[in-house]
Amino acid sequence: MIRPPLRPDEHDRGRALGRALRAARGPRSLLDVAAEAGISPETLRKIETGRIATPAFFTIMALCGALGVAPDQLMEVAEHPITG
Amino acid sequence: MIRPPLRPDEHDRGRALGRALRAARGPRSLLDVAAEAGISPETLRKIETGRIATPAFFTIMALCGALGVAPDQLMEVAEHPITG
DNA sequence: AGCAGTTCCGGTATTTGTATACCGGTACTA
DNA sequence: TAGTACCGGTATACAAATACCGGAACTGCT
Repeated sequence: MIRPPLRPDEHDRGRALGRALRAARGPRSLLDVAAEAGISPETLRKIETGRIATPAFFTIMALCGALGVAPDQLMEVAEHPITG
Repeated sequence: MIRPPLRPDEHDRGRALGRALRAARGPRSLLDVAAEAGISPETLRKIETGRIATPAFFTIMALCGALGVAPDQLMEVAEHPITG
């Protein structure tokens, strides 16, 4: 097996990342944020719900720009999830 | 086409990202940095050479930690490549 | 109550790409 | 000659990004 599947903790990390992005979006529309970040709404929704556990670097950086969040903040939340 | 192939500018951006990471590594060994970041040497070499144009967010963040580079710096270099 | 609009969600399907490993080759160094 | 380090090519399981569908929940209007 060349590439092992994602471990449970990696899935947890992805869900924590998604929750942080969802919280940062606040009352704004998902459609609006996705358009500003230059990604599809479907992709943003999958990231927020944790169905994409290891998204691309430039995708998250674009969302950071659209949401006004620092990538280091996302890392802290993802590495230290308050809620499992 | 459900997912369109990467555009030429996205490949350029990936190569610029790779050059920035390669410059940040300096005289250190590729093996050493890859081990510290928790990724395989093959993957790091592919990222540095630009063969992986859109690497994963957590992969680059781990490299930022191992190299002492801020992700925003990488974005600036990637978005404004001095050398094409 | 009924209808339309918006927003979000889960499931499914598809193409492209990541992350990994192995091999041979090249260049430099002792 | 031997050792280290980088590179390109090939191969492969797994995942990203996109799109479409049906449905749920909430809102506003008639």
